Amino acid sequence: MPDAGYLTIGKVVKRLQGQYPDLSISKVRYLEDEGLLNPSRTPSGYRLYSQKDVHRLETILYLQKNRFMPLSVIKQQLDGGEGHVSLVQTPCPNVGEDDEEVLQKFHPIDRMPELLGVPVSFVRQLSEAGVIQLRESPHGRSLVDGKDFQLIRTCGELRHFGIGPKNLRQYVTAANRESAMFEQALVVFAKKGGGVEMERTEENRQQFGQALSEMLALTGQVRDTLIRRQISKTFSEMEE
DNA sequence: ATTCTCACA
DNA sequence: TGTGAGCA
Repeated sequence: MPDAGYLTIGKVVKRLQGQYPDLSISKVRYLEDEGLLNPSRTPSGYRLYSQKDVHRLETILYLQKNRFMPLSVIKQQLDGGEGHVSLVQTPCPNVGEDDEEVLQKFHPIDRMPELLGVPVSFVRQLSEAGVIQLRESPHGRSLVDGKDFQLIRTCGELRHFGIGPKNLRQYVTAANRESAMFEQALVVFAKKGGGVEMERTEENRQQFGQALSEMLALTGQVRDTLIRRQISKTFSEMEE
């Protein structure tokens, strides 16, 4: 019997067959032959998969299924940047079609695996990182806001690239700083448009929304450019 | 009961 | 990739 934290190949397959129905034991072994996986072994030769191994396998399956990546490419990406497999520019396939019903309600955290395809522990970590806020039910159960579903799914995608809740924390603090900046900018914007007093008309509201959208797009471009510049610099340094 | 390797389609 | 034989 394997030690705590390690799973045999059968357990691993059963655990992941929820998300990847066509996963088989032979396929997992095949992936190992191709050099994408290297679990430890018991003295008798049985494969033992650590949490890391399982997560790596999840990433491979995700890349293959949702991203249609050939195994050869996945291998290169995974080996190249131990941890961050970024530099993939395909946008997320929108797996998120929640109806109003789901969106307006709060849902028990235990149902996140079936609802969003992410582990409960992951949702808790997002909460600890400040990305989302959990609510307590009268019975002491943790509830998740339906409005956060899309955000959680997005964070779940990021997880496959080695970007987890810890890394996301910086986006929370960044969002706080930036929202303060935008609010200030909107005040200035309001004074320029409608005199000292700002009326809360519907028209005003739309202008605010539009101004905010523009600011988000523009600052986003700045951010994109700066990041790409830094990355290309890093890469050119590597080739020397 | 399960997994292992290896040969093979 | 997947299957089946024969083992441990």
